[in-house]
Amino acid sequence: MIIATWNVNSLKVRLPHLLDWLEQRQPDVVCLQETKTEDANFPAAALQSAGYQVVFSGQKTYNGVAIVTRNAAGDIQAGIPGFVDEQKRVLAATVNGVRIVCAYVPNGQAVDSDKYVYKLSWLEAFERWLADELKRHPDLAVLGDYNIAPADEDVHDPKAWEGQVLCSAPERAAFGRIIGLGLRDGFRLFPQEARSFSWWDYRMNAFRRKMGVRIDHILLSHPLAAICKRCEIDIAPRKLERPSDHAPVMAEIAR
DNA sequence: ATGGCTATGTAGCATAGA
Repeated sequence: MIIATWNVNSLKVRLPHLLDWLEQRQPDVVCLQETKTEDANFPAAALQSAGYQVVFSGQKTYNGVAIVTRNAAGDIQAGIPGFVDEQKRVLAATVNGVRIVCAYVPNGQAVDSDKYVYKLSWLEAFERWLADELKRHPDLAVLGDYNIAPADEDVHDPKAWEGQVLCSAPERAAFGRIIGLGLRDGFRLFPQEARSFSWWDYRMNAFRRKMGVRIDHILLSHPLAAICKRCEIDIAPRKLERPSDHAPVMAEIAR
């Protein structure tokens, strides 16, 4: 099965791109972030016509997550249990016996902001919950926009980004603790090209100049990592007219 | 050093993204 994650930066605007991409790539599971769509307006019919089922947890203007699946999704959980949060950032479901977590980690804005404090506390709650999920579901995949570049090789200009939000030591430590629960970074299971990124600023021709960061990830529990066949970032949609600033990341697991 | 784009809500900009 092919699983994927894509921060679409408005599902309303990106729906044509998503539908084309589903047809071309034929993924079995796609986790979406930044749908920016209230549940009442979710484009369920269009996705169902394309042969997919949908679960979603959205809100107006900001955030919003969804899981798009070929087969039925069960045991659906929205939000982190026990963590009160107005912002719709987490959705989990079980598909083909694989536990799928779709996450939109807070951006944090800047290391001296209240949003950064929120980001770190959010990550703490997320980690606690994932530890629990991992106990319940040995076959666990945690996909999403982590808003963390795990290492300097994931940043086009590590010097310029040093200590900045997405790269700061506390964020990387939080990412490391999540990995330490028993997960692998799917992308790094395989040799990859240098300067592989999943997000590029809309400004300054950043995409063309390969000025990006790798912040969208597919983390796999060890049993899933052992049967992962490939993991790649598909930069094709980033080249389209009116693209999302994020590219989709996809992994194939032998299931 | 600064601003550079895009999307949303809502009607001329403010907020947020990363």
